[in-house]
This record gives sequence, C-alpha cells and structure tokens, in this order.
Amino acid sequence: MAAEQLTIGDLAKATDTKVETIRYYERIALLPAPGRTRGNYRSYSPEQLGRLSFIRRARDLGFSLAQVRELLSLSDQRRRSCEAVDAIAREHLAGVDRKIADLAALRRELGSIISQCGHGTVAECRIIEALSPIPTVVHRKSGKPDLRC
Amino acid sequence: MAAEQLTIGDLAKATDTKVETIRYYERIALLPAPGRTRGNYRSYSPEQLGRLSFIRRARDLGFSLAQVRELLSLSDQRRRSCEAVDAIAREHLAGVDRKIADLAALRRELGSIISQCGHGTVAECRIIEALSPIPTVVHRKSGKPDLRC
DNA sequence: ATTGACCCTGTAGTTGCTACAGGGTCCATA
DNA sequence: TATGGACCCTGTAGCAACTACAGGGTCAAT
Repeated sequence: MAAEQLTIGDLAKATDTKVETIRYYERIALLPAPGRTRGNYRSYSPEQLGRLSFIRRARDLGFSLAQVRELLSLSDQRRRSCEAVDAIAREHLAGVDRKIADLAALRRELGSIISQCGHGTVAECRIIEALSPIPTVVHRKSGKPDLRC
Repeated sequence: MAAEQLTIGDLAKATDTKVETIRYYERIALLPAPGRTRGNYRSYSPEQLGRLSFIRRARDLGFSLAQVRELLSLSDQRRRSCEAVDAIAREHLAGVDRKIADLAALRRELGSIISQCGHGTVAECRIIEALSPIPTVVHRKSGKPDLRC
C-alpha cells in the first residue's frame, strides 16, 4: 500500500471503530467508497480519516447519524454562516437536558421504591408491589369497559 | 365476550400500550397466549391486565425486557426472599446513575463547544472545529488520536 | 509452502417496538 | 337485510446503529 494510504484496519485503530462499522458507514453513504488496491482492499486517504474522526466524535457526543450527516454537509459549505450548525448543536443540547431531567426523575422514583424493600419474601416485596398498579375495571352498560390505573 | 373478559383493545387502552405491542409481548412469550372467542379474537382475563400493567410500569422505569422477564418470574415465586428482586432494581439504579453522569459530562462538553461559536462562517466555526480532531496519521501501534477539543 | 493476520462480500441478528397489507368479525343503524 | 365503520386477525418488513458470523481471498514472514 502506498505511503499515505491506510487500510481499513488502520482507520479502525486510529478512530477506535470496528472495521464492520466503517464498512457500514460506507454502505449508508456517510463515508465515500474509497479506492481499492490490486488485491481489492479498501485504501483510505488521510482526508477520509479526518471525516471518520468527525463522525465518531459527533457520535460520541450523542449526535444521531442523521444529525452527523447534516453537520457533514454543512461543514463542506465553508463560506456559509454557521447558524445552522449552531442550531443543530443547540437542539441536541436541549435533547440532552431533557434526557437528564427524565433520568433524574426516574432515579428518584426508583430510589424510593428500592428504599421500601423490607428484604422479606417476594409476597411482601414493596418493589414488586410498586410495579403492580392494579387497574380498575369498570364495565359500563352502554359501551366498552372503562379501565384505568 | 364474557363479563370479565377483555379484548386486546381494552387492554391497550387500560395500559396505554399499542395493540401491536401487546401482540409482540405475546410473541416473545412475555405474556401468555390468551384464550380466543368464537371469532378468533384474543380474550383476556383481569389477571393478564395486571401482568401487562406490571410490564409497562417496569418498562417506564427503564427496565429492559430481559429484566422484566426476570422480575416477572421472581414475582411468581411468592415465598422466596426478595433479595434477587432488590438486586435487579439496585443494578438498574446503578445503571441509571452511570447514564446520568455520562450525560452530565456530555452536557458540559457540548455547552462549552456551543459557547465558542462566533456565529461567523462555517470556515471559522468552532463547533465544526471541535468536532474535527485531526488524528495523527501513519500506522501507530498503541493509543488513539487525541480527540479532545 | 505454510502459517496467521488481515481483508472481502453477504446475510442475519440485536432491542423494543411500529407500520403496513390484506383480509375477517361484530354490531348498530337505514 | 344490507351496509358501514370500528375493531380484530396473521404475516412481514422497517426503524437506529451497529455487530457477528460464514465462507472465502490476500499478504508478509518464516
């Protein structure tokens, strides 16, 4: 392989990505199909390494592949205002904030359920109990049963 | 349909679950196959409603289907100690804590990247820059490129 | 010549649903 | 009695974002 060129394994090591994942990115056209060697091995330029690093970094930060795709296409239009880039990042940040809030609420509830466990038998277990809301079943004369927790 | 029996739609409404999801739970044997009416409609007992409620509540609390399966099988052994139940719940709680910590770290990093955006052109955009660590090329044996901004 | 590490394609699995397509059933109303 | 609409049935395929083979080919060193 020529001096500057890299195998898929090199790329994988450099970016801490599985070889299969790189081929997957190629299949979904996130990475352009690289050249091939005489033996039909993929042969990457350093530029492709940069592109893959970008993708992996964005993925590590929790951007979806759709967002990554958009960021990549924006980053190619160097003279444009970076407003759209900023918007994507802010939107993602808001999503992360929502997720944190949701998990915090969940954590509180889970913690309180666990704290009630008296370590007795399953029959008396408060955890199981807390997970078993019994919905009331009300059969109405003129229609479908009305059921709620 | 007999007095106490419920259709799949009743169950869906009562537990805020899609009909397809209930059939999916049956397919993966999380719910037992119910009886059928003459017209081949699924016919559920209130007991099945309780089981589905349990599943949905646990899912809402972030337990995986594998964990739900385990909790369900434990909850059937009423005379056992609830140690195992407690362990699953605690393990899940620890997982939630890890996720919160990860997201908080991500949030900090994302926030700092965004704050550096000068709102100029894409060429000068710090967000894109922060996402584009240029890895050192060539065949390295150990370590990966420094992907920090 | 042989080994072993690497590469190739293609397909199927993962998790937890969700969305049809193409039919059948049930019941109230005209 | 016919018909319309709401509900139900099975089966299959799709989503994200990979991951894991199977069954082979290539390459460099010994």
